[in-house]
Amino acid sequence: MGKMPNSADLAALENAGGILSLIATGAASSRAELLQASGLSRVTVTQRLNALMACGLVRETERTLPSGGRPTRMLAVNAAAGFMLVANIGETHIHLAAMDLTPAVIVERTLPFDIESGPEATLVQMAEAFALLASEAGKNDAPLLGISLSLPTPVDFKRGRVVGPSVLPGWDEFDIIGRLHDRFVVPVYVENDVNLMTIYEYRRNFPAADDILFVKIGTGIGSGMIAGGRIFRGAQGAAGDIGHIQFPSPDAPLCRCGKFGCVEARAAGWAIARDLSARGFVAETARDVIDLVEQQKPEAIMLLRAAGRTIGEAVSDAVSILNPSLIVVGGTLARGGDFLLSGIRELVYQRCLPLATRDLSIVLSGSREDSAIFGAAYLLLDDVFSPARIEALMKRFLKMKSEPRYLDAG
Amino acid sequence: MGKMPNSADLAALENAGGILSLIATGAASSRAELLQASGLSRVTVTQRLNALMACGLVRETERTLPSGGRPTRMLAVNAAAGFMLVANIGETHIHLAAMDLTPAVIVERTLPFDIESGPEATLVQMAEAFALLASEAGKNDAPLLGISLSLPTPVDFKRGRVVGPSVLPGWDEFDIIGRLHDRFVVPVYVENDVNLMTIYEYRRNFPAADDILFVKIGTGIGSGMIAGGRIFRGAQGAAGDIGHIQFPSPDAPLCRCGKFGCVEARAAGWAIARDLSARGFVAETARDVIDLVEQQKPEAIMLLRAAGRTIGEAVSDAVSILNPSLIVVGGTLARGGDFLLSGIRELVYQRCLPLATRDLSIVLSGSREDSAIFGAAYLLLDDVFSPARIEALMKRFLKMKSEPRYLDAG
DNA sequence: TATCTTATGTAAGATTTTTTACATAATAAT
DNA sequence: ATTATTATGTAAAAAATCTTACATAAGATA
Repeated sequence: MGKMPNSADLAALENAGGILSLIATGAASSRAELLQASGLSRVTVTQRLNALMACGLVRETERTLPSGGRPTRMLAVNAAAGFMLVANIGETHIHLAAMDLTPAVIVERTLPFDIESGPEATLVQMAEAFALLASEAGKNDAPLLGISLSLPTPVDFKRGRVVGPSVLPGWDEFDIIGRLHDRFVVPVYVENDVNLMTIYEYRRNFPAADDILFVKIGTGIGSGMIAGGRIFRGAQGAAGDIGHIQFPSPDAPLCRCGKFGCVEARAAGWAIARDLSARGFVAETARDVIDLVEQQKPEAIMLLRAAGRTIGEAVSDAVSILNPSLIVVGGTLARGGDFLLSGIRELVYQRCLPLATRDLSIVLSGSREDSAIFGAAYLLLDDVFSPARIEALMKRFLKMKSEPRYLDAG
Repeated sequence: MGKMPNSADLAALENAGGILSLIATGAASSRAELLQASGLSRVTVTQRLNALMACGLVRETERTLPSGGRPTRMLAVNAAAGFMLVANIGETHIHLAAMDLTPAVIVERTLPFDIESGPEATLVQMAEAFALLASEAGKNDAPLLGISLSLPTPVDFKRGRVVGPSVLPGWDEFDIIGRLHDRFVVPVYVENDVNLMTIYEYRRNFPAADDILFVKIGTGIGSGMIAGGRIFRGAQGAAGDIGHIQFPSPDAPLCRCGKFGCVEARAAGWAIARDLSARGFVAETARDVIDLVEQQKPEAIMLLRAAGRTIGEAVSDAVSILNPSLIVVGGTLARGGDFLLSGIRELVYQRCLPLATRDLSIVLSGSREDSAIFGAAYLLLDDVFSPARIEALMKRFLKMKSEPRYLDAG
């Protein structure tokens, strides 16, 4: 009676199939690190690793670490073991890509997008493009692991649906996952673009920062949050909506949302373009604004600096509420560099308590590429490589080894 | 080669010692629910449960659930199996209590507190009081499981220290845990009072709401957040600081923090008391304000309503950023009921996007008691009952059974 | 080259957990 | 009382994982 269960030092949740997750996230890249991070015994890790290497998902790098004795052999996900289809639906274009497991782009394509065309037609068009990309990327028998989409609207991630009215008329509550799953029999994920850009910054650029606020300043303004290493979505997936924080004032401009005085109506790309137009410039989009800034037009620079301060007001509210350790500023207007950043810094350091700002960095996003598609890839990989799914995936890979036929459900 | 590991449907993280956690949190209260929630086999659950019942931590309730067949016997934590020492350090008093595992108060005591007396003297005084409470609560051999403190300042929970200057001079970076651990050889936890009140609301009143914003409106203003079922602390434990969100205006009042126009300086208890004093009333604290409101003084009611709208501005920012599903308003001024709440509701529903408000409830906290000490108890129990600690705890209980001597380290 | 050091693999037995199969318990309905 | 139904316990074998112990690998250093 009363035999006590032996609860090994379970390092969080990565016990069963988490080996692959650990490697994929970079949390562990050698056998020793895997032992430490997983809490499993060397025998078990070896066995799992053998299975993962046998099915081609993991490989040993050429790289080794000197250690005073036999050098440590480094491990990595075999980028060529499979591929993913991802797409970022923007307001004028759809950027589609097939990506390997790095994740890195294998082939890509951009389609023009008419925002009025609705989900039915758009998804049919995308499926065609995806099929072409897949036949290209799947040439050497690499299987398709899943599809991941980025949308410029609030998304209820769990259900994979656009929620609420948005810039995409007709998409509200449309069953995107179902439609794509009919064509490609793989997992399908749908997420908001800002959240995906946030995930990208965390995973690729700042993996050590566990509390990140990412602010996207482009045609619109939005933000995403990494809290304790996980994306923060809120109850409806609407968290991070700093663009519609309002500052009342006598001259409060009308916002796209129908209210007056929103940050977006004062400082987003479309608002600055509006103000530049009123001053006789030709500007419609965030890109037009940045072009004028890069041409050193004083009015454009002035308006961008003012926008920085306005955004700084909203960001300082977010800092007071969220207490992040890092703020990353991205989006088209971020190309304005310090013209934009100085105002944000000024307001945050002025308004927030010293405790919240003393270890806070505010930096520009380094990437100019379409980071949302990378975020979409990370999101997909995180789930496909999760302990709950890994077994099914490995079985599929082993079957492929024995019967090397590429099967397209399309 | 290539034997596949069997990764049982691991339902989150509750695999090893989590049985007790599941019962304690109310996530499972019968054997069948334990099976489902833990993902373990019936044999294993039975075995664990036997061990937990053998050492007295869990008991079968008299209550049963009719089921068409043999009724389900309900399980519960044995409230009398141990006790905790908790305290809420306020600005004028310290409320100490010994609590059972319900958690419910066994004995309590209130000490006057001079905010200037510093941590050394205060902790000595508290330790004395704790020792008395412990001798009372430990009479029938119940062991002391831990100590948990609530402080009215930002706390770095991981290190258990007050961070940054605050209303408690001299406490910054003081080693509270070390000092108490010297006297009582048990785990010691320290957390901010608002976070603990938030935990209380979640655990006791709204266990089904996974994204809660709790707003405390008393002498000061602060907030706490439950996100996905976990308390949200931010990088330094300073998250939820809505009291110092600033709204500039020509007449912006000076705040305790040294800045102008903070929400707190406009709408906290001390600010309303200031305004009432200027109108000839005698008021210093939040309680004085509420007394005047309950006496139906029009000026007090007017100022409280105005405060509601001001707080509503900050809360609407928080709603845009956090997207909670529930807002609970507590603190002394919450006794003002709809006088306070209507302004908050007005601003939130006016300013936030429909998506964020369509499923949002804004309610008053029901409890008048000192909810921070209950939150402190829940916080302690969560950790002491966690898989990582359960084994040690059970061993201790079994040893007590064989050698029933109450050992006080004091 | 010999030795030291750390990395890594593997066999064998112990422990934990699951699965399977069967038995018993307690209530409602007949 | 009998039967149906759901709850619960237990034994035995299978599977997974851990511990222990030993062996081998590969570079650094003397």
